[in-house]
Amino acid sequence: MSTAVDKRRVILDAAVRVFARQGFHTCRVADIADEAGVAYGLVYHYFASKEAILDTLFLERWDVMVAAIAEADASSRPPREKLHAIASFIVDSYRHDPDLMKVIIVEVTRAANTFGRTHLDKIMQAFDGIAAIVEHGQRDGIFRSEVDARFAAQAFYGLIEQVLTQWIFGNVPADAAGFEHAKSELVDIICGGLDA
Amino acid sequence: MSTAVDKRRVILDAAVRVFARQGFHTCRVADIADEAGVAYGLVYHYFASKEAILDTLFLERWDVMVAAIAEADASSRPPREKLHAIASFIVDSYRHDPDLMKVIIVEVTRAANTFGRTHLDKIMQAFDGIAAIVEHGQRDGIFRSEVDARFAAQAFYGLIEQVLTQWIFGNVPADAAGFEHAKSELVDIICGGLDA
Amino acid sequence: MSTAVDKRRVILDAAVRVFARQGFHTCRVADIADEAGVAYGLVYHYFASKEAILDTLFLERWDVMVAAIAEADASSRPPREKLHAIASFIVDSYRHDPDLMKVIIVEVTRAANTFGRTHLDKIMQAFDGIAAIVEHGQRDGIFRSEVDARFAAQAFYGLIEQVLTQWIFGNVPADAAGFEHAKSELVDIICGGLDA
Amino acid sequence: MSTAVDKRRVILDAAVRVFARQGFHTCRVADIADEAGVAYGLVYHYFASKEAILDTLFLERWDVMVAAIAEADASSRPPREKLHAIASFIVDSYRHDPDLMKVIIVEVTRAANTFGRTHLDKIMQAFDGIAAIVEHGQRDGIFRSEVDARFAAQAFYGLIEQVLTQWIFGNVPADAAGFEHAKSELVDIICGGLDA
DNA sequence: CATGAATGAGACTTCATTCAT
DNA sequence: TATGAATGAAGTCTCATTCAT
Repeated sequence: MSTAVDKRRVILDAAVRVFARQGFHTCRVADIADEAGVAYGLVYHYFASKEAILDTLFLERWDVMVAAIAEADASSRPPREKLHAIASFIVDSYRHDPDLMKVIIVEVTRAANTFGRTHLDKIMQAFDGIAAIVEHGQRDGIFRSEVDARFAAQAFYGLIEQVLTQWIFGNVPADAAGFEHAKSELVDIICGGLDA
Repeated sequence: MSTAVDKRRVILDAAVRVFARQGFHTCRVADIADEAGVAYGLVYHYFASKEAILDTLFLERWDVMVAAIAEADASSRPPREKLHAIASFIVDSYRHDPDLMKVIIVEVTRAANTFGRTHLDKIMQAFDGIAAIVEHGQRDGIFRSEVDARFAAQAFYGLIEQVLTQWIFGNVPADAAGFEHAKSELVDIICGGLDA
Repeated sequence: MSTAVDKRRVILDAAVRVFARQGFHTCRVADIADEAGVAYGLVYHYFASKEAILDTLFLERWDVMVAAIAEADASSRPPREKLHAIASFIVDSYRHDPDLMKVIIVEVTRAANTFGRTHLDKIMQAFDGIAAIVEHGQRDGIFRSEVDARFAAQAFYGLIEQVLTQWIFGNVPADAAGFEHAKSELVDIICGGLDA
Repeated sequence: MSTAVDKRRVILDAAVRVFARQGFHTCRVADIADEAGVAYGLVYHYFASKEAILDTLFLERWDVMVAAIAEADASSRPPREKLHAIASFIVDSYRHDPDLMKVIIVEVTRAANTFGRTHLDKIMQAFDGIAAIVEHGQRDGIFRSEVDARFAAQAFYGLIEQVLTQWIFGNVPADAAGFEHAKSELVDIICGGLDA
């Protein structure tokens, strides 16, 4: 029936909120079940473990992002606009669902000892996509050739992640103006540099 | 006696290795005691808790870094060289004791849900110091004024952290040449940008 | 319809295989449903509980055995042949359906803490039947009177069970020759003793 | 200090009582801790798992029994007396500590799906020892040569185990007279057979 | 200072059973 | 009959911390 609730989805969404609020290591599976309003055991009916929930959450979203990066590169726009498209995608992802992005960044992408290592290949796919954009920009003479493309990709991604981290930490107001400002500033710095 | 071993130090050093290898959440206090070659209870004689060990490790090192940033800014060198000095300090810190830097970054700086939040003020001190350098560069007309100094500081730090993360993940060879190359590349990108 | 499958029977047969393979305590009801190729819930449509399945399996077979023992005693054959008939029946039961016999012996007959205690009366019926044969043999002067009939019955049954246990454990090859040999050897030892 | 209680021993002894009373699968580790009067965690300080406790209990006792069998065979007594010595050892073991013997037989020796399989080699050592006695008796012309020695060993052991099982089940009074009677009867049947 | 036994709360996971469809 | 989602109690094992010596 179309009105039937997809309990699996309910659990996933609840997990996002709980992971974001308490952190993966600190929360209990019971918290997720409570937040979702389902019985404890149902969580294990749909997921093999607490980790599997986080994995699912990460993969669902990350694949979309990798696709967005590839799509940006596929267009015929200038490389600066491609990077802007990526920055926009990520910032808008945060704007749309800050909890989910928080979880992905804090618990997976930046967790080098646990999930980050597990999903290293996936994470690298994003870097590869960005590096490709840089390379194409260099090939077309828009970007300087002296810079190592992969290095630049790391720089760009690290920069974005740091900006999101400030929002996550609450150090910087995460409002509409801030979001739009960040998109431009991000690209302006990586492309234009600090030098006058 | 000068030859007496400082057990507190021994425990701290062992903790670095254990945290780096297994991660803070995954390791047990017993692992630290074993690695240090001391009795279980002695860890609690010197430290109030497992967390206190990580706190100590972080603060010991972070204070030195904040001082190094301040020192860099205090010199009369051009801002680009100041940033290079900071990049050098951090990269050399990693070169000298990769385990310690790994622990600080992975378990504290990037752990927005746990220690990162606890030590937010300390972490911000580093950002403030870098922002000051950018501001001074802008004041002197060396850096562009359109860029937000704090934003630029985040960018620079995020960039460095991402580079270190690659070494930590083992994605990029962490050898002498790589270290020196990174220092220059880092500063080149943040100052010169990607644009041709 | 005669071609309709009796799902209850399918479940029972599947349970035999699962219990034999994994053991009653180690297997899950889901394993039985999977093995039977039926829906989870159907198991509970036909049986009140996991235990009820084992009970059913045991009683179905044990009653047949008790009847076989009574029948053996009812004949006018010499007691040694009666015992041989019993040994034959049990050994052939194993030959015909080793999984079922394994389950009955391992999970019921030898499980003094759980099902063995539950079905004690049934189990005793078999002993009583064997004891009756011994008593009749003694009454007819074929068997020595000094021996306690019930004690002898235990001995005979324990002996058979031990032989089956060896096959179950896989210590001894369970082939046609072994089966026939066991039948004779069993009776030879209990009747003839070891003495030269 | 000699008056210090060996908590490990206390736990082991408590486990015997709990396993005997409730059965291995049915009891909880908490029950053992309670029975021992120690904290829950201490059980895991001394033993890796609930299974490890049972393993320890079994091995401690079984090794003594295997040694007793070997010792019996080493003497120059007639084989019938050797078997009597073994029967006496086992029966006296039960008389001395019925709970321990119950646990060993019910939870290990007769548990073909779980611990019995794990300790198969150990269990076989006992059979081997008994088989050796039978062989020596045959070599000396005291026992009939037609009988397979290993088969006879199984028979003898199965017989003893069945007698103990009756005591465990409570079907037969386990008193001093019963113990002594059983020792003789056991040997009388296996050696003399039922035939008049 | 040093040791390591002792404590016990806590969390994950399992799975028999129920129930709505 | 048949399905499989939903429930929740129960139990094992972990491990930070305390404490007696």
